[in-house]
Amino acid sequence: MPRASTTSDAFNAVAELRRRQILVFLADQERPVGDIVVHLKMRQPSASKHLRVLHRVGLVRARRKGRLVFYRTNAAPLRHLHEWTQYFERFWSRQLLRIQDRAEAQAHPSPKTFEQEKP
Amino acid sequence: MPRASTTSDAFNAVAELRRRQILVFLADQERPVGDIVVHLKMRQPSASKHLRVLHRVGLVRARRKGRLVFYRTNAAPLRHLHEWTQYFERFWSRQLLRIQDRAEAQAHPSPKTFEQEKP
DNA sequence: AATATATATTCTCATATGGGAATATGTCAA
DNA sequence: TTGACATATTCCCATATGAGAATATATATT
Repeated sequence: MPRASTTSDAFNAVAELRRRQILVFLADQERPVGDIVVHLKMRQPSASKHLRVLHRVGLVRARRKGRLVFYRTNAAPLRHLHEWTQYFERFWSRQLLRIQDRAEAQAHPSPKTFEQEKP
Repeated sequence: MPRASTTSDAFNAVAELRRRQILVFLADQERPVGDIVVHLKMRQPSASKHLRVLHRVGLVRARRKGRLVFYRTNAAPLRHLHEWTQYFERFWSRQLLRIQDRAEAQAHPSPKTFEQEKP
């Protein structure tokens, strides 16, 4: 079995750097494909293909206006991704604490845990 | 050019459902490969392969204890993913607000704008 | 209609899977 | 050493890219 399709879900769609860049670029306001091509320096067919993938997963909306097709990011599907990673937050927080503690301990080989000024 | 390697970064590694399940399973405590195989009902070689991918990206740590190899999740790399999606939070929040507003408006039709019921 | 501009699609190709089966490697126990 | 158990690796294969080039489609303008 090959890898899951990029259009199977947001996780797969977002695995590609180019698509992540596009989503950021289209987050604030809708833009025609040409703007993406110029701003992200990619070939036009490449942009269209990535947009199609994003569109299939519902990560972008399209609106035709004359010759131009304006795309805009639809962040909703990213919520699942955010919530999934959110679950692990406490773990990396713990790790940060451990690192902090170690730094503290090294800074002041504390007897009781006296606070000392930060450099 | 083919798709980026699954070991190129956390985004790609996490695109696979199986690997996400493994990360969740190994989040709280380290477990030997056998446990993963039983709990997630996957073949042993498959588990080992996924673990290798996760290991290369730094999403899991391994510790050999006799015949067993205990793996545990290292959430740190997921932080980037979390922060990236975090950026879009305000957008889906807005959308939620819009949806809320619409529900509100429908619940108590505003005096100013004459809402008409939907068929 | 003819032309120009903006996008989308198609084709080819090198590459990376992920699963299944078989096999190799590592380690403990007798 | 031999045998058993736990993991890792290798081979084979069907499938899905993503980039580049060429081409098709859509729409506005003249």
